[in-house]
Amino acid sequence: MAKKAKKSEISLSSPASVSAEGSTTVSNNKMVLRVKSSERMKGLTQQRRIGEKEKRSMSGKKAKSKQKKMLDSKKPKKPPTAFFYFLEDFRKKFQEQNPDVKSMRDIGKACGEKWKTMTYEEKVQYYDIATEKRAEFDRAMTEYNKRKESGDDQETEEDSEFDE
DNA sequence: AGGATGATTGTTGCC
DNA sequence: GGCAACAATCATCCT
Repeated sequence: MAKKAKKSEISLSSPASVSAEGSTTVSNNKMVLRVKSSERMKGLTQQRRIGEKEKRSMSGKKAKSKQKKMLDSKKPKKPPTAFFYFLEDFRKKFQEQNPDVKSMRDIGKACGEKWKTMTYEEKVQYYDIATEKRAEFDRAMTEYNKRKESGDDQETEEDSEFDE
């Protein structure tokens, strides 16, 4: 059934192009990875702007405890950014080299610092993942959106607590 | 004991 | 154009 074979324009500049040895070409290339959003953005809106008053505290704390138990929910959450993927990798390495280090706060700082030092070529790899992930997220959102409109199943189950 | 927070950057949608 | 808020993670802090 008419699968949307549309690949969108996710084709972000390939690392090969960037490589170009260029030392200064980096600025020229800049980040050409721009995922073109479509109508799906509308759906995203509802997810966003939950408690503007509470700021992220509300979503942050709530999500923390809840998501901790239930990773999988019905609603697609924001996909991690390239930095987060880098963090994932960096964290393992960092803990290996610095077993004494504690929470992510310290790692995040180190990570951010290093991230800035990374070149586009290095970052592009993670960007690629993030971009692809976004595409998947995009698809998930569409499906979720569709189901919602179609099924109208809104079970108002904000939290289905599965007994563990 | 358990909830909450803190820190990192990126992405994204609205005004 | 810019901002506000959220994305994961985990040790630590506060109640």
